[in-house]
Amino acid sequence: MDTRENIMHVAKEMVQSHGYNALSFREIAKAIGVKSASIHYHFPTKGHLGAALAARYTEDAENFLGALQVEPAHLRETVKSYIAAFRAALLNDNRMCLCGIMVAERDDLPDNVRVEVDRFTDVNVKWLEILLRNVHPQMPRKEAASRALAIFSAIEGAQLIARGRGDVKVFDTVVAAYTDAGLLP
Amino acid sequence: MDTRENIMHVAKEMVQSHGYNALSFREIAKAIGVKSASIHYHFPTKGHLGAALAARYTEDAENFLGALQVEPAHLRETVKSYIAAFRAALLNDNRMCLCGIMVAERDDLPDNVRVEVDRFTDVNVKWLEILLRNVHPQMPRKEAASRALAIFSAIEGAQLIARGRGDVKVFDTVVAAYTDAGLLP
DNA sequence: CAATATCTATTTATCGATAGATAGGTGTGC
DNA sequence: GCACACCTATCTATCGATAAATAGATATTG
Repeated sequence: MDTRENIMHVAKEMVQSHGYNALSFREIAKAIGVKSASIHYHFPTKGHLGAALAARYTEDAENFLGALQVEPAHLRETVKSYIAAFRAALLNDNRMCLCGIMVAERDDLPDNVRVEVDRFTDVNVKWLEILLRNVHPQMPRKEAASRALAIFSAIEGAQLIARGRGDVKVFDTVVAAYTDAGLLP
Repeated sequence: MDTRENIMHVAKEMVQSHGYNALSFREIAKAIGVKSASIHYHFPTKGHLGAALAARYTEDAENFLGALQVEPAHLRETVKSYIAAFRAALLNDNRMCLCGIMVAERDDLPDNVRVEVDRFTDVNVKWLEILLRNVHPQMPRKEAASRALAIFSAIEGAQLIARGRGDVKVFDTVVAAYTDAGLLP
């Protein structure tokens, strides 16, 4: 039906599985039953497509995070929901965070794609910072920023390693260890 | 001089910068001043080269870790050295752990390459486990295993995110936060 | 209302670049 | 003279990208 949406849907999953470099117009076309030239009608270049994917991914994250409660009373559940979002990618055929996998290829990304990928990190870290400051009102701004960055890094790392093992249980184990150690609130 | 060594040297750095997929026989050849066909003389296929790279990388890690003191008395320095090894990759032109970046492409790796990449994680986690058990003799084996996996995941994640930012300071900040939170011993 | 024009979405066919891989020749040193 | 190391030349496959044609919907105009 909506070819443009179909393209974005399969392209997103392909990047999450194989990275931006391995994303092929011909493979996308085959998957949705059109010719590769049609992809160029909707996305002039591969860079346009990559940037659109990353932009939407970040927007979705913004919406998801915006809907979560950041009050201390809901902390437990909120953290659980946040972690579950990253866990879901692994459950979905051992995929990775779109921006996490693209960071690994950052030097080969078109500029506009890299900008959008960076924004995903920003959005996540900023949100975590707010969460931390709500839970620990006395925490200095700088410390909250460092801690937020550390939490995000740790979760991305857990996803990367768990994916390498092809086992969601690895992700769960690592997250549990993060919590035990006191890294996660 | 030693073409085989030259190939492995530049190939290693290319993978650390751009990933396995982007590794090109022609680029390697150009970099060391031979023709691409010569690479095939030393490494029949790209898979052979990739496996050799990952195998040596893991061997080097084994040797490096084997030379570190794991007694509690040297804990501080040992942890510092371990972290510094990952930090060094970032300092070296914003590169990543060879196996860390390859994990992101795991689904597209030849089987023998993937096996070697997995071994790097094993070696690191096993060593961290021994370190933890030495420092905390009372720690249950299972807990040490989880904690070791968490530390490794967190460090790989810190490297990934810091690389995305193109800033070693991000790595340092995150590692400091890990230590503050009590994740690192 | 009908004829014409334009726009949208897609196709076919092809381009140049680059990928890994291979067959067979060349030179060098033991 | 033969094994090693490298070369030239080439093959097939795939990549992103583009030009030109087309079918169908929509809008414009006489």
